[in-house]
Amino acid sequence: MDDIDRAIIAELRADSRAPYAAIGAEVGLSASATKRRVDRMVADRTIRRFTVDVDPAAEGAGTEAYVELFCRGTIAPHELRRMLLAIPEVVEAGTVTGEADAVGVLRAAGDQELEQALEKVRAAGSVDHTKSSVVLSRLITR
Amino acid sequence: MDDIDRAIIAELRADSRAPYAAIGAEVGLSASATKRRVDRMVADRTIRRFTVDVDPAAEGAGTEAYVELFCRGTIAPHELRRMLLAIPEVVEAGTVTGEADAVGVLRAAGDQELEQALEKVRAAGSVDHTKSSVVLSRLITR
DNA sequence: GATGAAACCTAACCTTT
DNA sequence: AAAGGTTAGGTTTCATC
Repeated sequence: MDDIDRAIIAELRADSRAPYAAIGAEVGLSASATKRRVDRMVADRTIRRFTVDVDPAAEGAGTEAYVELFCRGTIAPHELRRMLLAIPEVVEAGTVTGEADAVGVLRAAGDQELEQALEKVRAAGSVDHTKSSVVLSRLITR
Repeated sequence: MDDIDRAIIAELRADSRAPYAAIGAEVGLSASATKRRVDRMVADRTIRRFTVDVDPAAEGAGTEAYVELFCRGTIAPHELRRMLLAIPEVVEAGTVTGEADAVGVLRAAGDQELEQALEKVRAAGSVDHTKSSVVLSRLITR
């Protein structure tokens, strides 16, 4: 992973369908040399996948919340993972330091749908209580 | 935005470089009909961009934290935005309901770099104090 | 949904360090 | 060897019908 790799990733992040020749021109390589580096990074799993950034509002996920989870007793991370995976509105989650046991990001169509998703989280065994921060206005998305 | 659009988006999310013919085969459309729909969604800004999902650890952003921001007095959202935008480690942020004024997601190479980024957040005028939850293990990424 | 020209991808081969 | 350049042929895109 050198500076050229990083430059290629920056280009791909902005437009992952740009021709290799165009990316190569930006980073100072030929099209095939660029492709070879991209192929290597895909094989490496440095690049996990080629994807799209979709407007959340356009597909019914306009309401978002950061949720702290407090569990009863001790819970195995993989248990927690299994349980959160069953709730599609949970788009991100991790165990954390601090008071809470875990933090999750929930996305739903609206307030009601978000509330229902939160109920599903709380209904799950071993979750004692939650503390939510509903996003009012998005300031940064990078 | 109908079910076919949603199906196309699901395909693009998994592999945004798949040929239109392949996506069309999955959703029951010809290559050109598929392309027309994708072009419309790009024009719509339903699809914001074609991008890549990169392993954070591979490019020096392996340490992550959810940070609650508590401000002094009242602060205009756009002020907060301007200030957080200046800190590249802040990858996400929004004003929220609840005790905190805002929540942000920070990503840095390691603990030290995260701490430095946090200091930058706290040093910014009008930020009274912060409350961080450092991610120990990532459970879900969707 | 189909067609054809232009652009692009891809893999093999060659050159350089 | 390892990394980049070049070329040729097959595939994909894209505008038009």
